[in-house]
Amino acid sequence: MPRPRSLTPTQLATAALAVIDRDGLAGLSMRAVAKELGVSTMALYRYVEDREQLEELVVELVICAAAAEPPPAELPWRERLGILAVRLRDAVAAHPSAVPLTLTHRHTSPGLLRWSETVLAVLAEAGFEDGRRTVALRCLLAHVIGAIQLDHLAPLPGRDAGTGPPAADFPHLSRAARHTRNVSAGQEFREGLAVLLRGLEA
Amino acid sequence: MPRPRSLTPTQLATAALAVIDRDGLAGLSMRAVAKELGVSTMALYRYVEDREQLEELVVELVICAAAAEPPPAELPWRERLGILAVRLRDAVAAHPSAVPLTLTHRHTSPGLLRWSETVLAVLAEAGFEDGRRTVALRCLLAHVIGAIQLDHLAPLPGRDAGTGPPAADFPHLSRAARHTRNVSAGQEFREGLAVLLRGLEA
DNA sequence: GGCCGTAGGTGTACGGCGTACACGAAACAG
DNA sequence: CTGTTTCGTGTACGCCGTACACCTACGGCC
Repeated sequence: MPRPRSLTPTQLATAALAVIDRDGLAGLSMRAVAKELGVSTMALYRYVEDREQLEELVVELVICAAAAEPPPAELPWRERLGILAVRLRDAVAAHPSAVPLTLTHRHTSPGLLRWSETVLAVLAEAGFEDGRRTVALRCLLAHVIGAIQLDHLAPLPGRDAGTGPPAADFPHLSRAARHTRNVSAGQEFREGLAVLLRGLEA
Repeated sequence: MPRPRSLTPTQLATAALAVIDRDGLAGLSMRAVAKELGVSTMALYRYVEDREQLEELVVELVICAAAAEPPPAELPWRERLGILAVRLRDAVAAHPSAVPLTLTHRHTSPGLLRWSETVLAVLAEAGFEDGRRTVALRCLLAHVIGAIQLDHLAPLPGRDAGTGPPAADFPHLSRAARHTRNVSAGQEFREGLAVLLRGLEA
């Protein structure tokens, strides 16, 4: 076949991610990615159907870092699940501006399928039956996704200093905000994860 | 002051939500909302700074339904938290097409602040100390937000029939998908919630 | 009751977006 | 060397959000 392609899907994804990391999600456009790669805008359409598919490539690039391999088999299941959850969170959190994309296109990512499969395998090995296994996976995914949202689409009301809620109307909340300021997002994530994992034993 | 306004912010939000419910999120545009209200496009800018602020109005309209009032005080704290979580989930789930907006603008919603404050009050009454109270709120919020995502931005891989993952590569996952098909999203949410609430006791 | 100032509503216009389409150019098969 | 097929490009269209200048309807004051 004549005229071999000059780009790979991975290059597209990398370029798009670079644009996002540099200019924010709002800066992502077909034109911007094309410029980043030094090709014409329409060239991209030889590789992807539309912008949405480009976004999916980006998400896969972000997530596949988390699905690398199963965690050490000698650890107890709770620790293994913890490792998997933290890995996924860290992979996504490494590109904060891309978080909304990650959430929107999560379900098309083969990497996340592999991650889920690994989680289910650990649960199966730990003796969870069908039903509770599914619930457990859902809980873990929900926790990771939800926590990412809380951290990157807006802190717990008042995390980043100044502009908390009016303390008078929301006493508990501003108290919580004050406490939260002294703890890193990762630390809070792990604490929450511990709560969840404790709930899973039974 | 001359020339009283002919619209209220609530009318804007309602019109925008109507557009979203009818035409999907992609159908939301300043022009569409203006047409829905029978005014010119630019008239909207007398009420909101920009499109983003309009979206915030929509989100507040969706969420305020969940923050109506504290749950019955005579129930044990776990049930009260469960009620609050379910309420929030149901309010958001009532407008599936608006879910991405809800997630993006969640943090600007006074309604969600009130909801959080109520949760914290319940936790305080239940004897949770500062630190664990914050963690618990985070867990609940993360669970609700994450679950909404899982349900509305894409089912657990393979929820809606046909196009599950290739069964050969992901045996556990396709098994889970088969199981999930027989359970409603709301049911699964409540089961996951129970896991989480169990984890909170300690 | 009439005028005036002000704020509300409108119309036009611009730059940027995603992308359909038709074209020129490059590289392998013979 | 030539033909074929695909890749990459340029142009153009219809949307979008929204800046700006304009007209207009109304409440306050005389």
